[in-house]
Amino acid sequence: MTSAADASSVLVWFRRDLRLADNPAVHAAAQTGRPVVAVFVLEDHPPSRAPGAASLWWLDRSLAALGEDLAALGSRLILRRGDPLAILPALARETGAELVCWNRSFEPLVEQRDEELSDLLHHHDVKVGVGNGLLLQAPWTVRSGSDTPYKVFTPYWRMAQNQLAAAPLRPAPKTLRAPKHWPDSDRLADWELHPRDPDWSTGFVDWTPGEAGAAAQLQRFVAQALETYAEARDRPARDGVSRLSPHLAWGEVGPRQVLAAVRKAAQTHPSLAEAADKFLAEIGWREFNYHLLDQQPGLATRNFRRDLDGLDWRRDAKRLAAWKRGETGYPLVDAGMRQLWATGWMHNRVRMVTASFLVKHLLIDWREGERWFWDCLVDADPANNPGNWQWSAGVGADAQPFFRIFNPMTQGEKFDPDGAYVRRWLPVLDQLETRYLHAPWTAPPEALRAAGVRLGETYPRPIVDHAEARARALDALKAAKTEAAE
DNA sequence: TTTTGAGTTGTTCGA
DNA sequence: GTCGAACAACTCAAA
Repeated sequence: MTSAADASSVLVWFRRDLRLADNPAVHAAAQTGRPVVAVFVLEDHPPSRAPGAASLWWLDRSLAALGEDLAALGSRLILRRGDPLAILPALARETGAELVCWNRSFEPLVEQRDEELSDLLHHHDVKVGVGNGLLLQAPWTVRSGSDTPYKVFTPYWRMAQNQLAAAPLRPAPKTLRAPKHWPDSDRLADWELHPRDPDWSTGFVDWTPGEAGAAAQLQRFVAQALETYAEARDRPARDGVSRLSPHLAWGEVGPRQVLAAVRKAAQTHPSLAEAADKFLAEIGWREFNYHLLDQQPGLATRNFRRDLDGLDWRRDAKRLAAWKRGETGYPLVDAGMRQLWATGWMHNRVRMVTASFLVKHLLIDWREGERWFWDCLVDADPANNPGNWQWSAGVGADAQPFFRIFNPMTQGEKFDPDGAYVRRWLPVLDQLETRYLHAPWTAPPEALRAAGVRLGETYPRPIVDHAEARARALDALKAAKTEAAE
């Protein structure tokens, strides 16, 4: 026997929140006790920016995983392609849904569109339930004493942590009621998110996209790597970081879950407290970058510090291409760029070095680098990617002192002392003595010969001289500041 | 309103 | 090889 109310269902619109546990939208929908229809919309013309190619590779796997997880609950993931403003109202009508749930994106342009969608649904007498599964706190709820948004990380994070309410995690639903009739769904394979001709993703191997993979990664990190995180996190050859970034970027795990797991470990083992704080500060930077994006919707295209708009960037297609391909002649830079290309990810320490090199050594506009990372990273995040690039370029909020220019040789010797990272991504240098590894052009001819390295043939000579490039960058920054002051 | 202390991740140079 | 200071000045946030 079915009542009239039973006929109506609830839509859950998945976006960058591809998980069932601690997902406010899923939880709210399941709580109604009504049939749930889960949908993901591949947007042809998103209001902000479309995911890059590597992110789409991840999305492909993650959607497959979510589909399986839903199937295990007797449910399905409906796939549609097009404009959510058209698709969701139509789907609501088709399924008799009186409620549509989703989680906020916190991208200003997406928020605008979502409000339009809200209005549209209300107009059709469909209710809307909007939750926050993306961040610990909505960006605008963290305010300074003078009721302004923060521009400096440390006071921001102090305040954010202070006012953070402890709310229990929402468990994943154990079952989901199925509707009488399932709406049509695209086939995931037809979206062709996986690259072919050529398939450049063959090196994307160390990943398990999906909620289960994210949970396993979190558990592994907390149990095994947190203890040594403070030191090991700067060593790109080691497995010392969480590698949670793509899981977070697609919402396969949420920051509240990460926070809970890390805090629990630190409570059980007080010796982990310091490492826990250090790691959670990275979660804090993610929050802070959304806080910045909220202040500056054009974070990916406009300098946060407008006084540096006069920076005299070089248009240098040749050197930009060399940077992208990992052919700058500086091994740590090249190793990083090749790791990025091969695996869709780069260690954070090396991200800083490669970003600094593009911006400072080559004086190429940070937006070029930001776009390349956006396309190549499986963890490309609408707030983190531009926020971190602006920080590296020294044009962001809370900018580093402008004289802080990374020396790729020194960074290599410090953080890849045995050269394991460089050897792994630049096999051509594998046999070179460690003392020359981070600056092959300083190696005597016989050392190069013994290692089978021919500079300019098997491995490039440096495309710029470090000392000259450094001086040029300092001059350019000084000039921009002088210009701004006038 | 004014003052004060501080600001993710570094490099270079000279003693 | 190691160590400390200089590198600039400014803006932010809180008292």
